[in-house]
Amino acid sequence: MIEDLKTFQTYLKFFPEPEFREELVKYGQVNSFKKGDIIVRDGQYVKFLPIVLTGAIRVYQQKEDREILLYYVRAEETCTMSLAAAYFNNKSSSHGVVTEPTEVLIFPADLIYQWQSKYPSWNKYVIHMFRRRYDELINSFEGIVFDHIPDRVWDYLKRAPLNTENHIHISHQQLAHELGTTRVVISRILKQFEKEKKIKLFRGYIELK
Amino acid sequence: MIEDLKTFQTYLKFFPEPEFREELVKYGQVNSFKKGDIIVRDGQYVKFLPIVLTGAIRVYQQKEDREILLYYVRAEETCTMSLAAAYFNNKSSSHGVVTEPTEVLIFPADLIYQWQSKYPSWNKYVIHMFRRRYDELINSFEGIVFDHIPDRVWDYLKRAPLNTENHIHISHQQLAHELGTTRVVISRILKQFEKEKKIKLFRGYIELK
DNA sequence: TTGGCTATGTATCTTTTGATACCGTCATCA
DNA sequence: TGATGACGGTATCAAAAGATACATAGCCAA
Repeated sequence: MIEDLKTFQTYLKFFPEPEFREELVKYGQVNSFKKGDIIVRDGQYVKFLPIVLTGAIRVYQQKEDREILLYYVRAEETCTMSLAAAYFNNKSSSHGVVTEPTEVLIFPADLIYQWQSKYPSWNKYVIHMFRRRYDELINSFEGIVFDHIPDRVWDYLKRAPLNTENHIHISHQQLAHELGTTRVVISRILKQFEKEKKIKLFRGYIELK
Repeated sequence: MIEDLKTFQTYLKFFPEPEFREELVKYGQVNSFKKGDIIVRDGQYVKFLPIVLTGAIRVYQQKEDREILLYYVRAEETCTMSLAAAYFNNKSSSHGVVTEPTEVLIFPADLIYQWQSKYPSWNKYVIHMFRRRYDELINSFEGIVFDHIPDRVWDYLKRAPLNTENHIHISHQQLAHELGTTRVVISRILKQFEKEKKIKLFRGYIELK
């Protein structure tokens, strides 16, 4: 839990202007969320913007029964979809759900209009975030177009957060979901990896070797 | 050919500030390009930014022999990849090639730092462009994940610019390229559409019914 | 301990797409 | 006019992925 101002400010090292930091402290508020909490809903107007301090928010779009993972908002990042929606006073077209215990700095979206003309670091931050999200999407895009699913699964496993025992806690179903395919396909591929001694399968988690 | 200032300014209606328009005229320059001209190259630093007045620039990334189409920069739009690259003084990671006779307003990239604090409409424009590009990419993404190629071809045909005779001037090879597949697949699908009386095939163009 | 739910294993079949090869047609230009 | 190259049609084969069905195993609560 982030209590004191000093700790909090270390998370905002990319905003060097002292007055800006003061504003963030003055108008911002640190909220804690637990896994499963919903931060943004499709169809809602966005009045507050988040900067994640610790943890992660999963942002995705939903159409009929299909889901598209856009990105995870992680420490020091903001949600570009929320930003754009708030900026133009549009409803959100995405969902944002907390996937692990998460602390978020929340501030009123209206402030960004002033910040744009006052704080260059804010503009830099925004463009950097947009660029990063775009690159992430290009990467997924590339994966889907050019790589076979086994490669994408392997890639996912390599990037996934490990615990101390080299365990990735995820079910086949969830993994299928993340990669936009079906459980059977994932199970088949993982079994193959196990045969090749790359991983070891357990109920509820995967051990990487 | 855009000659007079008045005509030129009608293209910039989303920049209402008179001083901003003056700056654009003062520091900007209208250049004409023909099909095939290269505007940006992968690996080059970006010193000037474009706003397209008429025509289109195809922006794509190239990795080994594979190509990813990012977007077309059309009238009133700018190239977000160039913008981000220029902003952070990075080399471009994309190519930009003119696909039809095109007129572009070019201005020195350094100006954008000042514009951010001086002209709200500029910031609005930038965020709008980033958002649009992102949405476009999500759309392609969706298509690739969820739709079969015939659907994507049909979608492409419906959106494609028609001439007065309902003709789309594109070869099967080009179409395959746009959709990230091969010529044979496209020919096969188009032939099927023709059987279903949806289109009529000719050498070099397709008639929509 | 038993029933029920979730997670996983696996076989079978089908569809979609890609790869390759070969042929004919059309336009252009030397 | 004849060579050349882009364009398009089609057949055949193979690979990748999805759909479906069913079996088994672990987990947990009544």
